[in-house]
Amino acid sequence: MDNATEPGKDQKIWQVVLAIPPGKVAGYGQVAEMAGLGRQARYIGRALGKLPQGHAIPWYRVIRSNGQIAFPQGSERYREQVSLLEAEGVEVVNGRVAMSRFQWR
DNA sequence: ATCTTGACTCAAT
DNA sequence: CATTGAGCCAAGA
Repeated sequence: MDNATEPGKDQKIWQVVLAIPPGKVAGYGQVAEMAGLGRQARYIGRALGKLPQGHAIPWYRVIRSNGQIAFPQGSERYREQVSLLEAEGVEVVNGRVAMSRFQWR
């Protein structure tokens, strides 16, 4: 068997992210653990950043573990994420999401 | 192979 | 609540 990096890691992440229901959000570290990556929370962001166009991955449902957006407030990415979140019924205040919305189970 | 950087997290101050 | 330092791991130069 190949011991090289498994060519399904990104896919696993996408699956986990896709498993997040609308109106809820999850943290990077959380997604990492659910995907079986352990502490590779940073890998999640990297994988999402590598996503090609036309993807169906709700990357905007993934935020920091403290409920804050991973982008600096006022940035284009930030506003895009907030717009998408609010479109799903998630309340974003001062770059933060209520802990009630955090995690879905 | 080494150094730097990053859509991270946590604890201490 | 802001800052700092350390831990963490993988990709790019």
